[in-house]
Amino acid sequence: MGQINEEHLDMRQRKTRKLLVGALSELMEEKPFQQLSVTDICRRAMVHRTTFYSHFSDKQQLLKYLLEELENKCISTCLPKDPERGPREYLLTAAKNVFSFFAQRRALYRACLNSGADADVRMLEQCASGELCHLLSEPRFRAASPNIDPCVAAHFYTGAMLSLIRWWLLSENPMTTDHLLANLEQFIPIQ
Amino acid sequence: MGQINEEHLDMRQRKTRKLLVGALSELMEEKPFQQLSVTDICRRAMVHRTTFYSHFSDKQQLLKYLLEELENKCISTCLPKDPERGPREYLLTAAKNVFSFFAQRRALYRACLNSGADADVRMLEQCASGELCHLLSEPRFRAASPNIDPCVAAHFYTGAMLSLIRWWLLSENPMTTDHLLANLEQFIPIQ
DNA sequence: CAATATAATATACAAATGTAGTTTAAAATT
DNA sequence: AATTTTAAACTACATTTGTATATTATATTG
Repeated sequence: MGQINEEHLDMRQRKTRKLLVGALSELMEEKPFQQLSVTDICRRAMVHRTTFYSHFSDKQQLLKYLLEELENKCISTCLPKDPERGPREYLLTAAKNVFSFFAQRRALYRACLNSGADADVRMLEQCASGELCHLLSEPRFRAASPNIDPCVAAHFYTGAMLSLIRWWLLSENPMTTDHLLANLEQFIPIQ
Repeated sequence: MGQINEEHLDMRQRKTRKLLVGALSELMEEKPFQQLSVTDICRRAMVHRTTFYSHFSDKQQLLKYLLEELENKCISTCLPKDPERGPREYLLTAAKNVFSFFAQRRALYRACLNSGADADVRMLEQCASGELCHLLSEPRFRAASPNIDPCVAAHFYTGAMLSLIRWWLLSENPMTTDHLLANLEQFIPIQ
């Protein structure tokens, strides 16, 4: 899905993208995404506007790229590697890690959600759904809940999780993650 | 939330908005939202471009307005009115109704989801969460599941539902709603 | 190191955007 | 029906967008 392979990129290209991503991150803390022009971003990044367009077709694509970088990091750091866990423990551990991932980047994600053009924390949803679906398709999980379609379960739980995350990010006085997770446990019937 | 009150609007304004919404709906079946210009929309709607800007700040806002109209209809027609049901039956009935609502508008919603600027089936998520939270806060529901925070439950279930809907809308060969609902039943532990 | 490939910059331009200020037409009010 | 109010249309303009083309600078390769 949101796989970014930068290996093949020229040093100059990586530098340009880093500058553009950095400029966008900075500017989004200053004013809403919608009010930022490509011209603004390029001025801040000290990159020529035509160079911008040789990398991204518009500012939405740059934001998408920025979020994809975060998603890759989220997926690779938050999903438990331990193959011995059951689906329940797996889900709860993943949930805990993902919440703390978002908590660490609260300001940026809030800005993304508030920007009218909120280009996709949903990318993460698709990406995580894919991972989870793959996992839940394994025999040991199928055996535990034979009547549940792994794809349905995957989209159900990732959607639920990210809905809670969005709500939690936008809350002015968010509940503690412990409290949230304690509630969450009661919504997962599978073992 | 996504409340649109058109009562106070002049006849001329309602006409203009109707024309613009109609033009956008038509054009979105022809090419992706991203490739549509305000100029295109106004040409199709036979409305002057400056008039467009006196109603909406940009095309995203028009799309948002279009979706909000649908949300209002969805909320008012899909949520069960019968106050005697328990939360489980309530959730399942609502789910069934919402699925068929989206199924009837499959093409339009697919277009919205595919348009890079996917301005918010998520609005509906917030709106429905609010409704559901309000409902689950009622004493009869609290008594049934005293340890569950109604807000958490509301965001959990609406997020899960809408994630499934998005997945289902984007699938080329979607499973039947009956099959989906049969799976869904297994994810709702509360009675 | 020299040669080659390619990314960044520079310049220019047509189209679209967003916003003034003004005029005209059609609602609502008396 | 006449008056007032206000929305739509019109005109004009500065800015931004997206693209095409040519030139310069910098990685990469041999």
